[in-house]
Amino acid sequence: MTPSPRRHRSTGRVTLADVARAAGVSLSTASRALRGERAVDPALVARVQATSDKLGYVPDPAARALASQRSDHVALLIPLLSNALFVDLLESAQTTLRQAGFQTLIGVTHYDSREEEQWLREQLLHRPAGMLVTGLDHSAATRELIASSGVPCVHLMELPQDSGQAASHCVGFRQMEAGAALTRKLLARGYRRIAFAAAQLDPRVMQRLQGWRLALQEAGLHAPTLEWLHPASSSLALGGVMLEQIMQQAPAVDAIFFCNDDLAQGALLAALRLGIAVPGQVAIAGFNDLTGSDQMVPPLTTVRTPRAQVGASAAQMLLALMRGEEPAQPLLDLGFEIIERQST
Amino acid sequence: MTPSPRRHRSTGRVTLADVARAAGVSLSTASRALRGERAVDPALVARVQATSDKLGYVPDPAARALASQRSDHVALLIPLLSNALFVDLLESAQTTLRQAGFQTLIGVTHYDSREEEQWLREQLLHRPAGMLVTGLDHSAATRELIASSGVPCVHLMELPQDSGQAASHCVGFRQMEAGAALTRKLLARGYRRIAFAAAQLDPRVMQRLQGWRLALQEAGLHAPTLEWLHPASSSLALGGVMLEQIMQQAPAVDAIFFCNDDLAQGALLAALRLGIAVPGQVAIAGFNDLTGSDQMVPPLTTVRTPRAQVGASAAQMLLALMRGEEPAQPLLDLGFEIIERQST
DNA sequence: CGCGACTGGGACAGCGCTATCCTAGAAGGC
DNA sequence: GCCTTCTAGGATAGCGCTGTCCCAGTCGCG
Repeated sequence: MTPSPRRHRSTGRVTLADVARAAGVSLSTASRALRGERAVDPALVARVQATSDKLGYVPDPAARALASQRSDHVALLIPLLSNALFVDLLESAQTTLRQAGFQTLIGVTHYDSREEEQWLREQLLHRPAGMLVTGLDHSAATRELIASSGVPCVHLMELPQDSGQAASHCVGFRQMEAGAALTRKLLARGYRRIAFAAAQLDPRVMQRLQGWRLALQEAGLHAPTLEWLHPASSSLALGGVMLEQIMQQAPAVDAIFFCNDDLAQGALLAALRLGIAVPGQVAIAGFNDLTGSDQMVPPLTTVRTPRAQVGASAAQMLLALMRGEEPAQPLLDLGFEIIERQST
Repeated sequence: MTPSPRRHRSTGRVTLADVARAAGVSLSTASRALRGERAVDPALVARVQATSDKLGYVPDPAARALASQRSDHVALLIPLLSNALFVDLLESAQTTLRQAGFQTLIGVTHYDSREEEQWLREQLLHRPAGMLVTGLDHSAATRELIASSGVPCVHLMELPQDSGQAASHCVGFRQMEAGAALTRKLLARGYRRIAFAAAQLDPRVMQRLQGWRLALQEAGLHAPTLEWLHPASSSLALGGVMLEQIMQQAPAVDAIFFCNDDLAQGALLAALRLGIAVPGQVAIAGFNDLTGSDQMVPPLTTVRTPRAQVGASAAQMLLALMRGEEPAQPLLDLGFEIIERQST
């Protein structure tokens, strides 16, 4: 029982060669049979499949990536995880991709274009089979990286506004229209001095701002002094601060459209603390319908955004692209829904 | 200008062979120089480095993984992303790992041991260099997978309670002590009928329950009827429901220790709606000190848990393990802090 | 000064798979 | 019926690295 010299390493793993040998076919045929590549005799396919199952064969992603120059990774870039919006997006996209056998590589960009670019570079090293990227606004370098990589890419949460943004594949909804629609609801309820309060100021927030402006201009009620834009990142605390500020400096305001639910929830809590009656003294509306918005006192009027569907549909679209197909609808608008509760 | 036959594929990528050739050394030397493996003449190292930088060489992760049977991936398993606790954990761990050149593979297990096992299998295919796993309670199959894989592993958020849980590397804090400490604070404030309200019922919640029991038993104030355990997952809404239920069925309760801030926040909001005075009629405390707990009305008394530090320290410990070192403190207790606010 | 231990560089065979080329046989066209 | 397509399987050369073996030169020590 002398141990064999075994000059080279060998893993316990069942390889494709093992399957081919056991099934009595060549390596090529085994590979083709399992991948459904080219035409293979159905009887052989069945035999190889059965052998593979019996031996418990699992392909090695690294070997596959090396040989085919294409991995089973999908890169996903999102701005934040502290916002439940993106968590929902991520979870639904990952679930869909995972079922199709893909591993998700998540990069959190913190709304920073340099970080986004850095992540992209790192992820492209892994030769991802596809990528999902939040938003349409990217640095020139990022756009160039995406384009020259040749990796299929779907953009999330936005749709191109004009022909300038030539993003070919998007899943989202019209942020501007959503902003306008909510504003019109407020107008219909009789509010006349509707402020817009925003933080973070990412492109999607700015589009909602545009929608709000549009609706107020239509009604002849727009005024620059109604815009309260704060560059810091959103938080409950900031929402409270902004409410206090607005009520102090512009007491005539009768409604505030906060650009997201975080701020709006913070404002509602601050209103309780400060003894500001909502909606009596001022109405408050948010955006996204995050968890908890229905639990507020009073419950928050907001816009429900289809983030889970965006994640799932975008993943579906990407899967089609990765198969080499062209999706039926390269620009998919999933709409939004206005949820009127007691805060307005 | 006849195109060369070029029978085989070739990527535009700069390979290690290119670097070696340009630097005038062998492939082996180039590889060793760049990785700092074995002893290499410092002058050569410098030359290879310079050449590598000049050519913009970047190692191919797939080739490296295939040859070395070890990738630059680190698997991270967490129960949920909808809980901000785990998001903080994830972000800090990922940041640390990324700086060291590792890619994080995130798996969300939804507190389901089958899902956890499934994720582990998928991630092990990628031959991760290390893994971070939430908690110490795992199915036998999962423990076996971890052990037999030989991949370094650090457990998060808990420390072994007894010698039965022979997890060798953990970063966390003593959940039971935290539960007991908060309960003792409530006792010190004069509360006598302190209920414990929990959902999700994961192992860490159960440890907090133990701590609460211990503290009440010490004071001779424990009663089984004070335990309100709900198997559903935590949410603001459920917190409200539980508050209502407790106040209705056990009006003598003068304080409620909710097992997490989600429930507690929901309870505070419900109290506002129902006209229950907090802390006048009943005191409310939570656990984790999530964002928003300080914004509640009244602000929530809770336990601040060091989740970001847990993520960072666990990543550091894992990095050491992956380098083949043994960490100074294989069981790292990062403690906790009780934050007393106006809800008690 | 002779011989073993050590040091640092090179050669080279894979890691497990895919893509390309090749070829025998079947099918089709005039 | 002969030659040309087409079809489906096999052979094989890598993909870009790393791990192992090997060897020349150097050093140390009795």
